[in-house]
Amino acid sequence: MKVSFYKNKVEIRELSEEFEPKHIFECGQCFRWNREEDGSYTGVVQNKVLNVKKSGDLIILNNTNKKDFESIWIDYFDLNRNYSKIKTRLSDSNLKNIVEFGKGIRILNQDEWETLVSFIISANNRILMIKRVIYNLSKNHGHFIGHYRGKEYYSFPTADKINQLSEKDLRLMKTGFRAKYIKDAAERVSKDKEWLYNLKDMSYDQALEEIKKIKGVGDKVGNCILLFSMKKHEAFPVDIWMKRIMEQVYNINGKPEEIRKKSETIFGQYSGFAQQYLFYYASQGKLKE
DNA sequence: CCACAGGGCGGCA
DNA sequence: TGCCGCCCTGTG
Repeated sequence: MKVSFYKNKVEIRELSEEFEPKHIFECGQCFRWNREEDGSYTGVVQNKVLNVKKSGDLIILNNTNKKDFESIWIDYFDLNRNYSKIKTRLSDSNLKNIVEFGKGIRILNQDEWETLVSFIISANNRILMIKRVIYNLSKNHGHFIGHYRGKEYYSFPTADKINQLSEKDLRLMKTGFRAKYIKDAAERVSKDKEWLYNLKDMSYDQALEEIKKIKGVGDKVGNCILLFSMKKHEAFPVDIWMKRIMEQVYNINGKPEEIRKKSETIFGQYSGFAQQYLFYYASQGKLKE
């Protein structure tokens, strides 16, 4: 990986095969990135607005600088991890095509609080709706960051801010029955932020048990939070798409917990990465029947 | 108008 | 412990 810095832009070379914006932003791990007309993606991370474009072998981060690249983007885009090695390890006869299909996927390291709320919202919900609810929350209760390409961008509201809202306020954001779960999370986290931010130091099992104490967080949502914001790569979220693809590829069917257990024996420490390639493949309409 | 998609909770065996 | 009805919103 070679990086060049400009006034308001960072360019990355020699990472082409392991970085594909469409794969990264549309594999179900994040909800705040949107495709622009030129095929680039614009999103909000913390209080920054970033645009990501791939042009041939060049990856261009627009609207940013060297300081933010080093302090935010290296970790956020997991740039120090060797995805080539992971893909080689996962490319057995069953997974070869599936890994190839999503070869530019990287697992983002997102904020714990935003990820917690985002995946509570994801319960029994579709991606388009989840994105809409998160946008509503940010626009109405986050703070204004700035304009980019003529659009307004807002940060995700803090736990303290959401804790001041009523269940009715939250329902106005179209959270539906999840409003009381979000309130529960905000109350817990605003009272004790250390609790949430220290979960990453626990084992996978311990952290999952802890995060499930929040109402609205069960096995699937909990595994998503651990994988997408706490670097727990043993995590293997099983939703309806994962059930379908695991049955098709490995002839495994059963309860989510049973499927997760089997994933551990097949993929080991790479379960979370395998889950992303499988989910992306299934969700992009590549399932049979 | 109705059917359906999509995780977790809570009540009831 | 396991099962099942229900929660909410948008789309077809």
